[in-house]
Amino acid sequence: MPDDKSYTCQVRALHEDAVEVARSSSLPDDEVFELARLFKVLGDPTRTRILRALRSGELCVCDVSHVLGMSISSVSHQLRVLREHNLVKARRDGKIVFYTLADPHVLDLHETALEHVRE
Amino acid sequence: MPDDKSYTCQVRALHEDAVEVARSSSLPDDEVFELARLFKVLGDPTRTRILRALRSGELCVCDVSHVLGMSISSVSHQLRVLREHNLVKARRDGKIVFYTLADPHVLDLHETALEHVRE
DNA sequence: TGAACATTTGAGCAATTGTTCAAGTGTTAA
DNA sequence: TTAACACTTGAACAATTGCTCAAATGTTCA
Repeated sequence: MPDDKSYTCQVRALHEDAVEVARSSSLPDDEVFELARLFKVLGDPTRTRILRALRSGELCVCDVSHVLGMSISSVSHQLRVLREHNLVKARRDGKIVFYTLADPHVLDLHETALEHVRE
Repeated sequence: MPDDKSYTCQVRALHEDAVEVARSSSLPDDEVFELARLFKVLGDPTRTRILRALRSGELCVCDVSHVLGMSISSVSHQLRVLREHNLVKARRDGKIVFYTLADPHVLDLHETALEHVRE
């Protein structure tokens, strides 16, 4: 971020008190990143559909693949992303790996977001 | 999606009834996309910080730039994304453009997500 | 053991993203 | 009209993403 005229406006801050209020009420950096990180994981249609599918109970990878109509491989890749962000849990039973929602509470975000999306 | 062995598991569906339940309770495609689209917009730290900053009231682009410590240009680019997704509104007053939250209700998503992030 | 099968993984690729830089708008006031 | 300034925009770029394909794991059972 260059420190010249192109970077900021000429005044120190156009509305200094508003800036100060905004700055002082801002979230800590790590919380901002965690927040954005969570939303980013939720922000993909395939992962959204996987989470919706798991709402009704545990499914194996093959099941999820059938529900979504997508390849096993891509489903497995996305399940990994969801697992790494602690949104789903895996449990192996023989050859089969079952996935469940790690915390169904996360779907509250879907409900709230759906209200917004539906106007 | 190739229709051979590599694509699906051998059985028609590993757990047919579970698959059927999941499939029948799934969201319409357009809602899935809208949902993911909203989360995607929320899923960037810069945009998260902009929305947080606007919580305390309207700010001009220069103000936001000061609060975030980022260039006017990148802030303007991100404000455009937020505007295009109806998360913020712009109002011009002379040379200055003021931004506000289009619907503060969206920040409910931040609250719920923060609860999850904070364990 | 070895074959079968559910799943994972890694490389490769096109598409998308967020930033910077430079040039362009739109508005005010001299 | 012109200069100054707040902001927007477009091109360029590296970085990230989500998919496919092929190969590798891990598990069961003959």
